[in-house]
Amino acid sequence: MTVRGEQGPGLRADAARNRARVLRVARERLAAGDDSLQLNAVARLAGVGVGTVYRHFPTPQALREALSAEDLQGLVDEARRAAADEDALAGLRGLLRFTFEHALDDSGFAAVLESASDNEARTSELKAELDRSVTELLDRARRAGAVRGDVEADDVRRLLCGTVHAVRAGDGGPARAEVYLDVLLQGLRPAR
Amino acid sequence: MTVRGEQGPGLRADAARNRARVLRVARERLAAGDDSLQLNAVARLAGVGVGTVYRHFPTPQALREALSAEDLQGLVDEARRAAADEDALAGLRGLLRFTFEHALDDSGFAAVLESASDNEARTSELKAELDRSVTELLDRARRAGAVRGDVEADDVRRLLCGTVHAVRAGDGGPARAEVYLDVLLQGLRPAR
Amino acid sequence: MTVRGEQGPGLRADAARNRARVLRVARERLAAGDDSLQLNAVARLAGVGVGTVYRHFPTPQALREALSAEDLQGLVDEARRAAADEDALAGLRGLLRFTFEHALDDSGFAAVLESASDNEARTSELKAELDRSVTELLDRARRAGAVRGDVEADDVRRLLCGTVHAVRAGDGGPARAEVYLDVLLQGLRPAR
Amino acid sequence: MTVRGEQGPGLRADAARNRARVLRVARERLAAGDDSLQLNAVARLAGVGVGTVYRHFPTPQALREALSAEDLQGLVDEARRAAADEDALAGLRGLLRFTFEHALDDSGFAAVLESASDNEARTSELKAELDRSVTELLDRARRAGAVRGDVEADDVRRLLCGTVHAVRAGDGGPARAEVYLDVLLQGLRPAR
DNA sequence: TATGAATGAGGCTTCATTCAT
DNA sequence: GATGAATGAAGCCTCATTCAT
Repeated sequence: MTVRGEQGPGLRADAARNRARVLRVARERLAAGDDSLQLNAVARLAGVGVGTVYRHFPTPQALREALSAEDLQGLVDEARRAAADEDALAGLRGLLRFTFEHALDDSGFAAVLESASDNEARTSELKAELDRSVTELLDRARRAGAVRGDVEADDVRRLLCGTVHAVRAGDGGPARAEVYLDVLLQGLRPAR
Repeated sequence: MTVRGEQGPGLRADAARNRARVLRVARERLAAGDDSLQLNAVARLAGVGVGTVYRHFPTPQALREALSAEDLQGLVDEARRAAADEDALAGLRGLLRFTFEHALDDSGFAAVLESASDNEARTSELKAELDRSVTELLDRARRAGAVRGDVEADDVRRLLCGTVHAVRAGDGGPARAEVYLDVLLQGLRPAR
Repeated sequence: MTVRGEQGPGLRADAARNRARVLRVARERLAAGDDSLQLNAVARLAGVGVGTVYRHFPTPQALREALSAEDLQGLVDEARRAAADEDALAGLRGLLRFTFEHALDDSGFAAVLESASDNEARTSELKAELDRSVTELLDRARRAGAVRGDVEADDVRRLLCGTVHAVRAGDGGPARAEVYLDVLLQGLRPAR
Repeated sequence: MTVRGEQGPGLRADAARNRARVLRVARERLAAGDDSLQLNAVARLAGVGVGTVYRHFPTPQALREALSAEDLQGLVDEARRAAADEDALAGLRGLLRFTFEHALDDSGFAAVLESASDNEARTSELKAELDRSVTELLDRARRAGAVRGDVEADDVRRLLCGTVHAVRAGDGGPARAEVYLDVLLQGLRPAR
């Protein structure tokens, strides 16, 4: 007997429950600032056996990516909405702000977003999907003279993560976030 | 018998030699892409005992900072020269490019540069010294309307490291470095 | 619905098929040099659930013995034929060669053959049956002065397995097999 | 400060003591019938840290071989004495008996003796040395017509270990040892 | 000061076995 | 009967740090 969830293909009910528990605990660990995602620790906190975690996620990275796949899906949806905006520049800026805030909030998400090499095919698919929407926005904004000609969707993804990195490096929490994001947005405009 | 080096107080000749060896090996490790700086490994490669490394550098972080203190000193010198430039904007840009290239080349250097909390007092002093020169350049460039009003020297330091981070995230080596740096420089101009 | 096989009592058709699959895969594993017979691995390769393997064979040893029971049955048949040989010495030698070659080929078989403690009653029965034929051959050959007086059937079984062991210890495959077997056969003759 | 023992090159006094402790415990384990030589267990029993055991013996096999190197040395000495015997056949038989008893007593020793691939160079050297003495005895005995022409020193080594194996397979302890050894000795005589 | 052997906590991973479905 | 997800004990090994020499 199987259930169909958004997590993926058919899983036995108990397996799905365990998988969800593990994901939840992993998210908590990251939120608590522990980036190591030690599978043993996650298993203990999730109240499942180590083997169970290993079955679902052979490596911390796999777990990280599963987590991000969830976030990435939300981002892809948002990107589609943004791409439908009549005002391409407004759409782009809104999307960047949305992404920025998420990445600032969740360092694991940022890590996956900026990485050039994914372990899970699903991650790459989602990023490609995301990049398609961003490319469309960029092209339209570019035609309107609002964005420089030499940056592509993946550049924007990386520059945004770099900006998140810059905010994090500061000790005062996200106090400078607004300014740094604005520096990026200005930087994306055509050179004068 | 003691020698006087720029590293600090008088050291016995053999101690100074050991210290230098350790620093050299550590630099090689980092250049080789091994960021872990395991003190045991460094000791072995340097041909000294572990204890000796621990005496000089109680933690990997201390070693990292000692390394960066050397680089930082060079950067401080460059910053002083830049601050003497009549054209503040040109001086600033030159300095940023210089820093950018170093940080891109040496991830340990970038890490120290962006960190908000130093372990060694010397590091903090050097950063303060650096920031003074940058502040001066920023102020002059700002008066000329060439730089936005809401960024300070440490913002610039962090944004630069964020940009380095963005370049690193790409797989194609530093291919996009020029573009990303230009995005930052444009972003630092006053908002339109 | 049940079938009657030589394996034992009536089994449902699907159960019998699964049992046979498991045995076949186990044989392949051993032939491939993997002596561990991990029941999980066997189950996967056989395309059945772990539980199924466990139902049929509670331990790897049980599986091993089931495998050997099949071989042992063939050996018992051969021994009966040999015991019918008019020339007892010729019969004995032929049987030893036959056994030697099988054991050399299949280390699991050798292990069961030499063991003094069987887990399955069936194994002990077959060995006793085998030893009866060998004892008969030995006695007849002994009367003809062709075999030393102080070795019994189980000694011969063990010495043969020891010889197999000696061949295996060499790195050059079974190159020395003939010589080693001949050393054993000579050694079984009466002392001069 | 170092000491010179037969174990090898200079070792610090404490290191030598630990090494000896580990070897002693390992020997006890093997004598107790535990062939696994788990390094963690050995460390615990020896009252030293795991790391210490790993430093001296990176693998169970290395430990096994170190143990056997000691025994092997004794065997090499005995072989030299035997090779000096005027009666080559008597010397050979005495040496085989000596070896047989040791190997029967210590399964680790037998395992190293029969193996065709050593991990430690020292082991191979000792075996080569041993084989030289045996070869000499064999050649002399052969010239006197007392040994078959087609067996070399390493064949004898392996056949002897095979015989040990045969004795071990029996449940009644070494009751049949004498007979089995005699079968081997008879088997080594020229074929009639 | 320098050495490097020793330490052992800490993390990782497998796999034999059980049991809910 | 069959399935295979779950379990977690048990083994493995590394490496940061200490301290006797």
